Amino acid sequence: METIIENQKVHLCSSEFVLAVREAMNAISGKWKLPIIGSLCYGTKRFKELERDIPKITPRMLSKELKELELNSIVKRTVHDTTPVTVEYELTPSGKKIKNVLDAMVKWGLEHRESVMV
Amino acid sequence: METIIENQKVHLCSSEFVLAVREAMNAISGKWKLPIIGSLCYGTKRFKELERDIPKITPRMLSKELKELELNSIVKRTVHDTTPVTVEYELTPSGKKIKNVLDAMVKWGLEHRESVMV
DNA sequence: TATACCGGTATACTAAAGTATAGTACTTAC
DNA sequence: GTAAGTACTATACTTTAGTATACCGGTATA
Repeated sequence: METIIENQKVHLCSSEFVLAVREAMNAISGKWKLPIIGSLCYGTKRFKELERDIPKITPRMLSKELKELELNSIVKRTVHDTTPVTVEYELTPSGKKIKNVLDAMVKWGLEHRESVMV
Repeated sequence: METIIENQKVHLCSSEFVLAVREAMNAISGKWKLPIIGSLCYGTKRFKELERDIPKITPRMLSKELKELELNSIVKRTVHDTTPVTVEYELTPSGKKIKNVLDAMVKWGLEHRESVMV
């Protein structure tokens, strides 16, 4: 993505491009989103299940992060009208596809660590 | 990556896996690393060139982020013994490969935005 | 001589992210 | 009736990220 303006190389990081990357960044940024997504990768989970799954997370952070993920359409929250109510969290289709991004990150991360070791 | 322990599905997000993702996250986290990497994608740049390239960045942040990127082996800093000294920054091979990760993020980001629009 | 460029650093601040600890309103099991 | 589980929220705090502004020693140009 580059062009020549008055003999100068200028790369037009189109805002589309940057916004898309930022979107992906937002989806997984912070200390807890990755563990949450990881935990939901293998099926729906309830609040307490997630809390138990993810060491050291506080209910405050779990609640906050789940809300953000829901707002971002990464996670779907379903309230079941049982007594007592049960609440289930699961990845949306879009949330599941983020695994491709994580795979790319793992691949790079491993290669990078190897290249640094040498 | 999962296994069965006493009838319970447990996903062993191996620390290798998590560390690799974190490594990639670190490389591009924060407000300025992405613009810096983007600017260096098309060749070596000097400090002031980067400063001009990246709107609103302060020299303090540029200096700090470049140091982090260098420590992380994403960016290589070369001091040329000229008068006055010139300092050049460029992506390492590993730094260049991070484009694959960004591509995956762009792809997901665009798909995600589309799926949310609908 | 003064003005500006180069590659930064110093100091002081604000804002955002995360933690610690406690508590709420409800339900079920003993 | 009391203890424990569910799905959270409230308050107050610390830590980290980022900003604003000024400055440094050196060099080059007018």
